[in-house]
Amino acid sequence: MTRRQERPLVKITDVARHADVSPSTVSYVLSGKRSISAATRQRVERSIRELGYRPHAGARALASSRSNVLALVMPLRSGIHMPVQMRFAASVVTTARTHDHDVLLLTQEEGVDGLRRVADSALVDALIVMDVQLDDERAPLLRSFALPSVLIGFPAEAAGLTCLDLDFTATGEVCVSHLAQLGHRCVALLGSPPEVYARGTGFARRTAAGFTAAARRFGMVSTVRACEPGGEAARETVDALLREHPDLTGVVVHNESALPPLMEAFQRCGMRVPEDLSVVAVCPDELAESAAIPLTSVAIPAAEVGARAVGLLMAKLAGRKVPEATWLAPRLTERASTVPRPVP
Amino acid sequence: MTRRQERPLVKITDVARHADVSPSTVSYVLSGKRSISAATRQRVERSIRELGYRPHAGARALASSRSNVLALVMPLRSGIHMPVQMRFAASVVTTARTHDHDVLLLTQEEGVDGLRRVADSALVDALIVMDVQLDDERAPLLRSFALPSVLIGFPAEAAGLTCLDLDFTATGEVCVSHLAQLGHRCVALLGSPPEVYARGTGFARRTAAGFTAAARRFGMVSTVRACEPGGEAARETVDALLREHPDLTGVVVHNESALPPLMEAFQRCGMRVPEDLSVVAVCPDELAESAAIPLTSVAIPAAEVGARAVGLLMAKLAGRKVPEATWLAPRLTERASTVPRPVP
DNA sequence: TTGAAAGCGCTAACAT
DNA sequence: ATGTTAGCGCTTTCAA
Repeated sequence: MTRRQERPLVKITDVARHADVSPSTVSYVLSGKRSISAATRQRVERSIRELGYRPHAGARALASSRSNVLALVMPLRSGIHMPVQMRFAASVVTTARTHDHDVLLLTQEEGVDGLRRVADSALVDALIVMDVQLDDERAPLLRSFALPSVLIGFPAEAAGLTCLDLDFTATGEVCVSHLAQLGHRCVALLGSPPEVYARGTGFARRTAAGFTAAARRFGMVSTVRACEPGGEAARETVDALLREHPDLTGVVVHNESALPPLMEAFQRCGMRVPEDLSVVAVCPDELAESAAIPLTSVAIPAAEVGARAVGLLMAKLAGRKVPEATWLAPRLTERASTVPRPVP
Repeated sequence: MTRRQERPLVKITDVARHADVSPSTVSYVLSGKRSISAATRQRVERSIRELGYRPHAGARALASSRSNVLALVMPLRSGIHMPVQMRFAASVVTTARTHDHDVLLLTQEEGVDGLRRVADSALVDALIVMDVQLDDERAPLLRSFALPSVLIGFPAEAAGLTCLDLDFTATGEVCVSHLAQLGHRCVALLGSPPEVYARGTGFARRTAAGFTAAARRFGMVSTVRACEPGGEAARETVDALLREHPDLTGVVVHNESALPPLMEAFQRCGMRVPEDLSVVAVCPDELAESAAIPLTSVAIPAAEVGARAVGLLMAKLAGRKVPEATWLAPRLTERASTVPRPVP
């Protein structure tokens, strides 16, 4: 058995004694909440370093009623593209660390009770809630909490909440607008799996709404359909789509998992991309870039969303006012998958 | 502005007064650390419910030196298949909740400092460390910690540590053995991206070692190569492979991200699966099942690994002895992608 | 079976 | 610019 380095726990009084100051001075050096002479600060910092002092998180939380921990509530359910979630989580953790906070991971499953639990026990100072539904039952709860929170996505009734998301309505519009400029007249949106629409996920519906509205404005023929993942489903979807719309020349795909099988299915049906069919994806840039045919796309800015969510929370914790709604503007990048409409 | 439900924080003394007992009795009802008469227990439980009491996490941590939080250190780097990580994380969180613990998410990037930080500050009671390298610098640190930890994966020197993983050596063997029984004589392993081997990731090397050893035992011709993700890379890999081994009839793919492009590349080279080429995958069952051709596979048991990791930690926290090494036995499921070797 | 009371290590109000 | 000290809310000895 290796010997355990059972460090006897250095406390603030040890540091104080070592630096020949009072405990409060050490505390203030650490928090910066009052001015300290340069000489004292240096002595204290030196003692902290030499003794390897680390404040006890629990004691600190008890005395200050701040845990310096954020809760991140993540979905781990089907129909959601995991890599996007992970990028988001990574960005939240990294940004939180930048503000001296840690991140507690909660699953969607714990639902309303989970939120109440971490809030009431003062385990966390603030909450980030992902995958918000239009009729999300957590929305009213969060509104009633004293704890600051940020929702990723917008419930139907968002007043009194701080919400943040890519502007999916504008995203749908931007995609259509791009295709319209290239001369396309008949377009389709291939979206999330049916269950995502069914459970009232705002982003899926908003993309569809933006897409349809813009297509109408441009006088285009347009159609929207949900899209299961998997090769089988992709082929069926594409078959049906081409049967009903033989003169289709442009599609928008808003479904990361279905993207590769859809691309394959198009080829099989004799629709070459981009010669016969222009494709715009809504997906992370990395995915669009590394596709067999690099895809024109609107990026899902997971890292930016994560960073901004934490930023909003920090502002709220500092007592600053923040805007209730933040819609991130879509950014379309042209790549190889979209070209002017082939002459008929 | 909505009125905040600024609940005035119910504390243990409030419950005690309400139930007409002492605070310690309430504490003991909650912890079960001493016997309480049925009558008292019921009164206390009722008061807890009526007042909506939730112990203050920080106060509890301070008084008991237990935070009831586990740290989960996750990789968020390239060459790792995100969905597997997420399943694992989900399983850790869910299992931890089962034992009344929460999970703090740390990124690999924080490295050794991150571990020291959460350990020294008593933020967490125990650690789960994923994506362990053969020469992982965190291994000696964890060995020296008083905090219990479990590593997912094995460093080169694992003595004195609690490690847990799928038995990848056996996995490589099982795959080869299955192909051997079907009469295949020339086989290849398509593995992780080169950088994964380069940084000394044990599981990639172990699969290769098991694969090669078993192939030798069966007197088969075998080859191993790293495999970048992406369609381009897949095609090149397959081209080169078939050029060098024209009589190849079986492959093992241990790389989730490369799986779809590889399957496509095989088709393009005129190798139909399974008629011309038998394929065994090492990947989550969901992925193997939902492929265009359902794949014979060895499952990556992410959920089981997560649950067992937490179980081991709970045992250690309870002062029980646990085995240092836990190798989960591989389980191969036959599906449509493997058949007897075509008669030459 | 239950209660009283001494801390756990830190912060922040109050002093100086 | 710094020190003193009273808690923060809970667990756990020690007593009864």
